[in-house]
Amino acid sequence: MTNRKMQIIELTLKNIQEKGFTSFSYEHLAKELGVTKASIHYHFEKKGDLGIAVCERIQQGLERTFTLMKESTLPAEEKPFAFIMQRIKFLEQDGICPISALQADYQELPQPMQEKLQQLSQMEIDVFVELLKDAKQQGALQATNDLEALAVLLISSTKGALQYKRVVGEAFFQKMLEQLKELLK
Amino acid sequence: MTNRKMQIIELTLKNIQEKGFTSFSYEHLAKELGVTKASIHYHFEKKGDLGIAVCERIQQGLERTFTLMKESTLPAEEKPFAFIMQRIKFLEQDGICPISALQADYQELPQPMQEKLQQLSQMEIDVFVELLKDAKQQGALQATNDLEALAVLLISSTKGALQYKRVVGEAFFQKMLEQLKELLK
DNA sequence: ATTGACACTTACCTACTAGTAAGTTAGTAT
DNA sequence: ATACTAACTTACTAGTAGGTAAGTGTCAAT
Repeated sequence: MTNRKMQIIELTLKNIQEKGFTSFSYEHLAKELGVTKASIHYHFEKKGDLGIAVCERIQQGLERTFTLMKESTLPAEEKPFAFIMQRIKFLEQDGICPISALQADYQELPQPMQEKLQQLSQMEIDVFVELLKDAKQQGALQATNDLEALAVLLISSTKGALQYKRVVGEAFFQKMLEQLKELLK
Repeated sequence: MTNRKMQIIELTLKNIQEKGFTSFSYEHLAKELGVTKASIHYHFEKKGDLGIAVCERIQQGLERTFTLMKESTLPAEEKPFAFIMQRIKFLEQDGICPISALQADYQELPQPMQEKLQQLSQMEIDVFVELLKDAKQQGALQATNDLEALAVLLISSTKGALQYKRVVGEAFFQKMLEQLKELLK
């Protein structure tokens, strides 16, 4: 079964959202899967290898959601927020964005993971810029707007709000979203 | 020396910004201070006790900066952003906000720390609301604005941007700030 | 001079971490 | 039947984690 490899990646993704990269262990994963630690080392020799695989998994998710939005029949102006809502659907209950979780652990990551995470973070920005471009062409945004700056704000506030939400409750995230929409009108 | 106690708290605060709560160790702190692990356990028996002390230290910092802003001669409309800039001054190079760092580790924290962090997070919101109230009274903001929602957006975007900044570079944070100011005009 | 508190150190324990080496089992190809 | 491979397990290592018990040195008050 190469399903096992996917299973490990999915479980790790879940664990990263809940605990972060440094705080989950091979032992933990192994117990949840009903196998031994060594079996996970067979599939991913080093923890960093597993980390890279998870980064690639996240990247695919970003790409898939991007394509979904591109092909969606929604008005282009709604797509950036639809993108956010779609991404949030895949988060664990009380999980934060896995990219944020990895960023928080950044200094502890093996170097190849740091580089991969840089790439991944930049890609997320690019995806938003692309969606905002469409919205602008549709005339939905003020022409004055620097799209990259807008993307950066959308991303920052979403990621920040997900972390507060976990601690102070669901309402925080909703408030942030409404305020953001209000300001963009 | 009760300086030692403060020294430990300050060093821990630095370590939390850089690595998070779960990823720093008593051994680490001890080496940096040139004492033994047991000496730190003498001042803070459990790691959770040290964590609580650091939360209180952060809380004091918030209060001091709040008072500083309240007493400042700046126009009230500039105070919320001045508050942010003042807080950022105290961050380590490539450190994230310690509150964000603790939020990222939330599920791994001992329960008393979770409660303290809830308090701390809420207090940060309240501080912003208070500063925004002044700005509004000065007529600086649109009267339509829900101040708590605005506070929530300011906080989210600042915290999120600090985490991206560490990975993709300083410019990210600046872009976010400019865009935020632009939208608030 | 003695007591007692403070701020430690030495020496230890248990639990857990990532990682490895060698052996096992089941299925496939020849 | 044999050989080979994939996917494991058992058993281990070395290092680190948080935490503790018992002892040491210094100083101030009595």
